[in-house]
Parts: sequence; structure tokens; C-alpha cells
Amino acid sequence: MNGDPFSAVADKHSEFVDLQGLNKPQYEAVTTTEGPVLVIAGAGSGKTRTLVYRVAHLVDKGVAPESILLLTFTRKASQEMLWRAGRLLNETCSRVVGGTFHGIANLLLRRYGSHLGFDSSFSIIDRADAEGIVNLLKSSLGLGKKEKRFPSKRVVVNMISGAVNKSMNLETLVQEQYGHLLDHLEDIEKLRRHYHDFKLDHGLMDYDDLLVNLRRLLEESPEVQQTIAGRFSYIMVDEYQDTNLIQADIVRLAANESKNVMVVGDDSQSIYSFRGADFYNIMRFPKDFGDTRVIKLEENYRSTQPILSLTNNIIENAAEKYTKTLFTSIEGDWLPKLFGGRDELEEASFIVQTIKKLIQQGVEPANIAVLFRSSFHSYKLEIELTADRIEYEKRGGLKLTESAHMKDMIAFFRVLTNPQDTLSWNRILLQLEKVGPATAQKISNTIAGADDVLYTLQNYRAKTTWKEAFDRLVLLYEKLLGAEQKPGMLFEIALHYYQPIFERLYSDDYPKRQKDLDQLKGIMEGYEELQSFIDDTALDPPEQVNAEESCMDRLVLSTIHSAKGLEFDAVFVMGLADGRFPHASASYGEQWEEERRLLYVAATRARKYLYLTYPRQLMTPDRQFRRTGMSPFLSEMSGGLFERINGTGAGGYGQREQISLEEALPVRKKKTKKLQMEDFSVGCKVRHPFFGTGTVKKTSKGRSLDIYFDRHGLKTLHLDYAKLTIL
DNA sequence: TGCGGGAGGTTTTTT
DNA sequence: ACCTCCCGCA
Repeated sequence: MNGDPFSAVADKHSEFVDLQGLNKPQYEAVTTTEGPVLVIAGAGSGKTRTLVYRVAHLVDKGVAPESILLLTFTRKASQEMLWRAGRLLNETCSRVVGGTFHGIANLLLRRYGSHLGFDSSFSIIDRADAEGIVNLLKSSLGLGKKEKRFPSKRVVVNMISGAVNKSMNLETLVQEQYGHLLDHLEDIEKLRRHYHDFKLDHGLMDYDDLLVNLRRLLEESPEVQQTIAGRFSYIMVDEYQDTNLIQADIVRLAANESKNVMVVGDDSQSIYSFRGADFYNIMRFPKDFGDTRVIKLEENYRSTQPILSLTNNIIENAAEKYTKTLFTSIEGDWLPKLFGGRDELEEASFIVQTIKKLIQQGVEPANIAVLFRSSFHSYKLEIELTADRIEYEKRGGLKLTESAHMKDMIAFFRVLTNPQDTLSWNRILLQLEKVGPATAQKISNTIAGADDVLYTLQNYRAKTTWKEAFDRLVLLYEKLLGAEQKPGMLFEIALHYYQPIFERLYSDDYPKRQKDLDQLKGIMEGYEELQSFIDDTALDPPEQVNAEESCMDRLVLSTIHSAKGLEFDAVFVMGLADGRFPHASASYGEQWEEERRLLYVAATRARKYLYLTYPRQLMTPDRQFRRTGMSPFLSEMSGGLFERINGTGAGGYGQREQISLEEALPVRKKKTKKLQMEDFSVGCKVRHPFFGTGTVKKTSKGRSLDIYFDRHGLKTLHLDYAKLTIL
């Protein structure tokens, strides 16, 4: 790995400390304090580094590695941290227990769940599964059929999950955040109850259940609580601002009397409130634990001063003022750039051209990142990059295991570890020809009530139209049960059965998908235990990598959320248009502020070069173009912090101008010329924002028109009130 | 029941 | 461009 600050100083603690500017008292406090420690650290200040120091120091001083618990949000982060600690100690710290909250919860529940009466053979379901269940329930409860405004399954899942994570009841949450859905409150509550029962009946646990049940386990079983607290004498948590109330409880309950808990976080990087993260956890920490040592790290070791000035400015405009202003001693006079393209295409090609130049100047592609709010914002750019044959790696958005064919395959293995997993059975049965939702449902219901699943399947009375296919399936299940349980072997058996189905199901593009299956084979062969493979695919889905290209040094495209904690020499933040960033549905108040912090996180990823770009025109879903200004977060920024580059429209960029105040102001709504009666004639086509397209049938004396709308019939409209456009 | 075609409505972010 | 719903037909 390039530029790793730890490698050069592996056995020289003290020199390293001076090098990175943690002063002596801070270093002492971070590494040796017994009792609770709260580290509040700004972006780029080396938060994770402090955890690494502590781990290394403790192991150095003879603390048993297996009594240290390190909690992070992504498994990658914990692996990297342990690797770094290992470098510092010139030995591996592999016996340190590190993982995600969800991963640890999974292990503990499988081990101790019986204390709460769980069966240890539960399956973990991801968000897509949860949406599938809600969909199933919606139709069986007859919800949302007639009522068009009934929330979509995704919204419902978010609501249910939000209520759990924020420890609120659903009603309060809906009132606070989904006010427009109050009419449906009763139905949503009904759905929530059924969803809960469904999971219990089928041995399924979603992400929220893992945490909730772990908390219950710690609260309700003193015996287990003591075992766990006794096992871990030191607990450390990274990115503490991303924890929710349940996770904070878990940390508190898992700590033993000595309360050797150290948490690290940054309140201005809190961007996960939609899944219940609550940055007040940081504020509350001293109260929860008592007598806490608080350490603030305000020096930034990542970015140049001009970039830092800009990012400080973003956060200064926040409604809630934060306590830190970062400073750096890294010099630089390169001002961040702001580019407004005519449309998405021009924005994309500006980015492509600039990336090419940067690469020519010697910046490694892997050190360049393009960040965006939502994963579809990069579509245009991806097309341009492909046209220019620039390789890239996309992060965020759909994961490898979320594609249909991967889920199909994994379903075979899920029913092996949990025969009651009807969700997976359903999936498998639907692959059969002449078996549709109704039949699949019927069969999986029978399975759900059965003691011996294999026996039930063998004796199921199949209809002649699909009997043959069904028999093949039963045979497969028999074979899988009888086979040696090595995951690699199971894969071979399942693929042999699935291949023809696969080619039929995805006949138009199966060669492309085939590569994913090959990759799955490789992944499965790396596992000894089927259960751990199943758990991992739900908890930590593998990234989609193309085998031949994986070792190459590639440009990174990523959602801002997935780029957290990373840094790059050059960063592009694209799609900074009004209505795109902040997200259109973000309301003023806390949601708006979270969007601002999101921009802050994005911009602080940059070490040397920062480009902010936006299109002045966006395509709406119905292929209409809509003019748009830059994001309000940009227009409220102080002048002089960035340099403006304007697209010429005819190719050739780089015409630099000093930023003018006028351009930085929000773009005013374009005034439309007021239409007169003379502009209309019988038969002319018009568009109305609500009624859609229509034809003028009659023009009366006053200022009203009779218009026949294709979808809404005849309407009489007054010219001064109706916002009509002539087509 | 299952399936194919066509229309219509939709899209945040993630462990 | 993608998913879902609805309809008519086998």
C-alpha cells in the first residue's frame, strides 16, 4: 500500500508521534487512560490512528489481544485497523476481536441466543429481502391496491426500521417525519405487526433484529452479560457519531466495571441519521459513563489550506454550530474549482478531460475519486468513461449479491442452513416453469409447517404441468443434504442444476451474469463453513470486482456514503445541482443539515485537488429538460474560496474567470412571458403541470379556455391562474 | 394459473 | 433505463 505513514515507523513510536503532531499528553491519554475516553476529532485528523495506538500500546504492555474488542462500521475498516496495529508492533494483532456491530451481534446471538429461546439456525435478511416480505404482506393484506398514495415497500421498510433504530413507536415517527402518510397510519402499523410475526415464524432476522436482540440478551440475561463483559476488558468504537441508541446501549452493557471504553467520532460527519444514527450519542457519552476523559483533535493532516478553508466554510454555515475549526500546516495555493456545465453531458466530459490531465501529470488513477449523492447520478459519466476507455471501480449502489441471479444461487444454500426460510424457498420455486407466485406460496407454506422438509417435498402432490421440474428440484435438495458440506462442493452441485434455468431466465444477457457466478464459486471455495458464508453474504456483501482488472490501479466512482473514511489526492464532487443535492425530499431542519454534512464529508476526502461540478440542466424522468441552478450549499459559500471555470458549450474548457458574486447567487426562476388569449387557437396543443397534455376546444370572450385533456377530460381554465405552456 | 406485452409510475444514502 | 400493475389469452 502506498504512502502508509505506519510502515516507515513501525518500531519507533515516539518519533512517529512527533511526526504526526499528537502531542505528548494527548498520546499518553489516548493510549494509557483507564476508564472512559471520548476522542472528538475532525476530518483528516487521524481518528483511526488513535485507536491503532491504543491497541498497539495495550498489546505491547501485555494485555491479552483477545480481551480487546474493536467495533467499527465496516469490516474493511476493522481489518485495516488491525493490520496497521500489527505494523506498529511488528507482529500481527490478529487475536484482537474486531468487527462490525452486526457481525459481533450475529456471533453472540448464535452462541448465546438459546438464553432468549432462539433457535440458532436463523437466517439474516438484507434490505431487499425485507422489501420483498413487505410486498408479499401488502398484497395479502390488500393494502395499497386502490389507494395510489400508499407508501412504497421501500418507504415502509425505512419507516419500520427507523422506528426501531430511534427507539420510537411507529406512530410518533410517522407524525414527525412522514406527516403526509398519517392517513395510512393504521395500515402501516398492521403491516409492521405482520412483518414482525413473519420473521419470527420463518426464522429470519433483519439488521435491526440483530442489534435489538443482542441488547435484550445483555439486559435480560445477567449471566451472559457477565460472561461477555468479563471477556472484553477494553472496548473501542470507531465512528461513534454513526451509532444509534441501541448500539450505544450495547456498548454500555458490554463494558465491565472498569469501563475501559474509548470511542472516537466527529459530530460534523454524522450522515447516517436515516438509519437511526444519533450524534447526540457523542454528547451523551460522558453522562452515560461518568468521569470521561475528553480529547479533541483539530489539526488536519490530509488537505491543503485552500481545501480546508472551503470545507470549514461549508460547516460554518450550519444551523447548529460545531465546536471545531480545523487547521493544517500543509501548504498549497491551488484553489478548489467550481464548474457549471450546460447539461449532464458537459459536466461528465469536463470531469473526463480533467481526469485525463491529472493522470498525465502523474496522479495515480486510484488516487482520484468522483463522488455523488445518489448512485444513478453517475450514469452519464460512466458512459463517457467507457467511451474513453478509462477503467473505474464503482462503489455504492447495487452490490454483487443483490443481483437476481446471485440471490437465486444463494437461496439454495440458505434453505440448507435454515429449512424454514420460506423466502428462499419461494425464490427457488418461482424459477420453475409453470410455477407462479400462487403455487410457490402454497408449496412454501406447506414447507413452513413441516417437521421434515425433505419428506414433505418428496411427497408433495405436484401438478403434471410442472411435476418434472419439481422432481428435479427435490432431487437437488436431496443431493445437497447428502453431500459433504464443503461450500465449494455444494456450489458445484447447485450450479449444475441451476445453469439451464439461469440461461432460460436471463436469456438476453446471461453471458455477462455468468462471470458473477464464477466469482461466487471463488468466494465460496474460500469458506470452510457454509453458515459463515451465508452470514457474510448478508452482513458484508463482496464488492463486484472483475477478476482481470482487479489488480489494476483504477479510478474510483462512489456514493459519498461509501467513501466515508477514505482519502484521495483528487476529488470530484458531481451533481451539485439544486434539487439533486440536497436531495429533493430533504426538508429544512435536521435533514437539510445532514445533507450539508454530507457535502462536508465529500469535500474533506480531498488531499490536493478538489473539483465541484454541477449541470445547469437536468432531465426529468419524462425526458423533459429542466433548468436548474447550483446547490444552495454552494451559492451560500463565501466568495474567493474557489475559482470558477465555465463551460464554453463548444468544447474547450479552462477559460478561467474570477468568481463573480452574481453567478454565486442562487439562480432565479426564469420569468416566462405571460401568455395572451391571442396565443391560443382552437385545436392547439397545450401542457398543464397537473393535467398533462390537452387540446384547446374553445376560446371564450374573457380569459378562460375550454381544454380537453387526454387523461382528465374537459376542463375550463382561467388563463391567469393556470400555468399553461403551448406545445 | 401462468405468461407476455404494454402502460404507467418511480428512484437517497446502508450495516 | 427499471420495476409493477393490469389485461387478455392459453
